[in-house]
Amino acid sequence: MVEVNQQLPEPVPETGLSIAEAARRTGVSTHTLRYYERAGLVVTPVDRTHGGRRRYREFDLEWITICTRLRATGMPIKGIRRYAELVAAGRGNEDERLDLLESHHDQVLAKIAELQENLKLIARKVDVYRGRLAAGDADQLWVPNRTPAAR
Amino acid sequence: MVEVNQQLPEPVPETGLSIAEAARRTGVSTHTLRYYERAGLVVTPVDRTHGGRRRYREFDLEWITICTRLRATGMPIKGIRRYAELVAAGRGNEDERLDLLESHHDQVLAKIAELQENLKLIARKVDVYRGRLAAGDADQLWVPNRTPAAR
DNA sequence: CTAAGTTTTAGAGCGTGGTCGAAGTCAACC
DNA sequence: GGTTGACTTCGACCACGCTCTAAAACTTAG
Repeated sequence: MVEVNQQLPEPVPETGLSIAEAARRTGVSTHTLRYYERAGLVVTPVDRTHGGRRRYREFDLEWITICTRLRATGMPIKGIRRYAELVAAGRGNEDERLDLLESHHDQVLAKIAELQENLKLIARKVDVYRGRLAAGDADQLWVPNRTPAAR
Repeated sequence: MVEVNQQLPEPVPETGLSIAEAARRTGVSTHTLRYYERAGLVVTPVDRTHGGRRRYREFDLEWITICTRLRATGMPIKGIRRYAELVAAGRGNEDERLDLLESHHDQVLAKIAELQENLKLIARKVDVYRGRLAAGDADQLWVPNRTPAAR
């Protein structure tokens, strides 16, 4: 469960943003921002000040946001790196990019379906407990003889 | 993504099942079955042969299945252990069990909602790629000037 | 100019959830 | 009784995705 930054975007100044500010806006820690860079998730190297400090542009924030959405839907770091590499490679691999995104999309749909399926059993058990507790019948729930529905 | 064992249940013989057979039926490796036991996920110790080997009953398989459903929906090992402890403690904590299950249930619903939300951006990008590829327009997708929608 | 606060790097460390290996025991069949 | 093969325990190991540390360099306010 992730804090999704849902406000109107504050404009990014010409000079770019410090890593701390970029972290605040994207909801990712500074540590993680640097880690993502090291891990090859970033398409274009982030600009630096003459002193070597990162300056994040609108552009970079948007890409990081894409990364966080892919992460939040369970794409592994490797998959995102692959996507970043394709984008970095430039024109000519758009079909591969589509494949990658489409297949991830389908996997997420499948994952959601699986969650919903498994949730059914849990919901059933919640109902059982709720029903019996309401009926003051709760001690029926733990039956030494192992009636499974109640466990 | 998990193989959900969706067949009619083969009956468990009086003598119980070997760990290998229990693994096959629950879709969990023997290593993991032992690990779950060590980790305190099992309410009642699994029966043993006189030689010390585990014999799994219907009962045990059902509990393991509950564990796998909880795992598949993202409940951490600690949470499942807590639930197992409550069940093992017997009568009198049914309200706590309900709390635990209910709160997990709600978390899963929230997780699904989050997945669906984040999936939207991915679906949009898939559509963009698909549209442009169909239009033979794909080289518009990587624009050096950084039009974000296309990346 | 100085002091305080940020950011830099490389690398180590951590939490989670298994997964595996070694050495020994048990069961089954010939 | 001997040989396979499955099973036992226990601790080590692994992949993943961060997360943190240390020491040095940069930036800014006063």
